Parts: sequence; structure tokens; C-alpha cells
Amino acid sequence: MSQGNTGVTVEVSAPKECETPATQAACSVLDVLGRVSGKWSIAILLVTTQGPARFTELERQVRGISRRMLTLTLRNLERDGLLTRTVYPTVPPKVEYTATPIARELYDSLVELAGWAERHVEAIDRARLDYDVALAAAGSDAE
Amino acid sequence: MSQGNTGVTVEVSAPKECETPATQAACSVLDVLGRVSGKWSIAILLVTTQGPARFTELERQVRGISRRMLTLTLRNLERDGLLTRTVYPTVPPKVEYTATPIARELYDSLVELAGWAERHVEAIDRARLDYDVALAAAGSDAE
DNA sequence: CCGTATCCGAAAAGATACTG
DNA sequence: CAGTATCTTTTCGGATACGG
Repeated sequence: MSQGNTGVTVEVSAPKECETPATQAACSVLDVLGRVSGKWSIAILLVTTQGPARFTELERQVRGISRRMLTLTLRNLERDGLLTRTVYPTVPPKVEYTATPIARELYDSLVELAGWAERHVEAIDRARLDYDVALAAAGSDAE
Repeated sequence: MSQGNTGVTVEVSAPKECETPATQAACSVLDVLGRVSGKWSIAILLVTTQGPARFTELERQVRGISRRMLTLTLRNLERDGLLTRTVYPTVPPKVEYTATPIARELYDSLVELAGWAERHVEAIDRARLDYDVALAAAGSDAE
């Protein structure tokens, strides 16, 4: 590879023009991340993968989440078919959320990502430290 | 402003808190996504995985990205040790960005995610359509 | 108990003129 | 060519009062 890069283009906002194999993969990944990149989506998927969870239960287990974000995230995941919402018309309302098989498969892929993170989190932290130190040194040097 | 870093400060990624047991399992995944969750990170990693890419080259191939976001994303990826930045002190400045081995491993995991997306994008689109239709029907029904 | 509606601040992202 | 500085727009997320 003398001149490196093979003319790969990546379209972010409009996944319509994904044609080459490389861009196809790019659009799919971006699509996935778009659906799961929410601040709380993964946490909710994790809990609901363990078994059915009720609204308040999720609010308690995913600590730090606000009611609003819990509702929004649940709605989006349900809309994408990653969660099923079951309402029991009992006297105190009871609603259960469960991860769908599709979501469980996604979870498996996320475990792959977690493996990558665990393997390299140390190196990444060190890289950050080195970068920041070098930057600070260059900054004070120039000044 | 002696501390006011004249360069670009970290604006893309945000720190995470991992305290509760429920979200602890998701933490590593969230950490990964936090590092790559930028709107353009994946696109840039994909291109630079193909081979060394120059600044303007990236600007052309990652369509829609602004100069600012390109710089910001490149800096963050470099800081995390996912990209190497090589400067050639030639007369027209030449800078090349290349994905590190760590980034290439991440890319492999992302391909896994892409596989998931390709397998289920159809079902997800259908789920969305069904959800929206049902919602619209309920809305007009109530009114 | 399970949400929805509303307001607000923070953060991300876009556009672009300017520079070594 | 490869950025930086600055401004504006947009989106995200938190708090919370209210409703079924």
C-alpha cells in the first residue's frame, strides 16, 4: 500500500448511499450505535436481559436515571423491537419490560465490546495520561 | 489565562460513573461507547483502518463532517491511543493518521455489531413501523 | 404505580473566517 | 495543507409538577 487508503467514504447522516462493502459495514455500525448510544440504553438492556423488570424496579436498579430518561429510553427500545412492554390491568398498575431475542443477541455483541474494553482499558488510560502530560509539557514550554 | 489550554479541549467524550451493581456490568461497555460514541469516531476509525489518511483526505471521505469536528474527533482518538498522528515537516505540511492495533481490534468488534445490524435491521424497521402505526391509530381513535 | 408535560442548563455539533 | 478561534444552532439530559 503505497498511497494507503482505498477511496473509502463514510456517510453518517444518510445511510441510503451505502454501497461498497466497507461503507455498508460503516452504516450498519453507525445504525446500531444510533439506536443504543443513549446514555442509559445499555444499562436498561442489561437489566431486562436478566429477566422481566418493572418500571420502578428499573428506576431503582439503573441508579441515577431520571423518570423522563427512563420513559424515553424504554419507549425507543420498545419501538425498535428490543423490548416488550406488558401491561397488567391490576389495581396498582403493573408494567413489565423484557428484552426480546434480538436484544439478547445484541447483548452478546456488546459483550464482545466489553472484552475489548477490558483488554485495553489499561493501555488506553496510559495513552491518555501520556498525551495529557506531553501536552502540558509542550504548553508550559511554549509559554 | 495561563491554564486556559490554547488548543482544543476535550469536548467529545464525557466521564462516567460506575458505582451501582446494576450498571457496573454495563460500565465497560458504556466506557467503550463513551470513547467511540462521537458522531464521527467510527467513520474516522473505519477509514484510517484501511490505511494512513491525511487531514483533507478524511475531510473529503467522511462526508458531512466539519473541520472542527474532524479535528476534535481526531484529537480524542489520538489521545486514547486509537490513532497515531505523524507529521512530515515538508513544505506543504503533511499529516497522516493511522489506526493503531488496538483500534483495529475494536474494528473487529464493530464488525460483530454490524453483523447484528444486518441480521435484524429488517425486523427492527418493521417493529418501528408497527409501533408508529399503532400509536397513530390509538391517537386518532382517542380523538 | 406508571407514567406525561414543561422548563432549563449543559453539551454536542455546524459554519466559517483566519493562520503558520 | 492542516489546523484554530469563535459564534450559533441543535440535541441531550436533569428536575419536577401533574395526571390516569
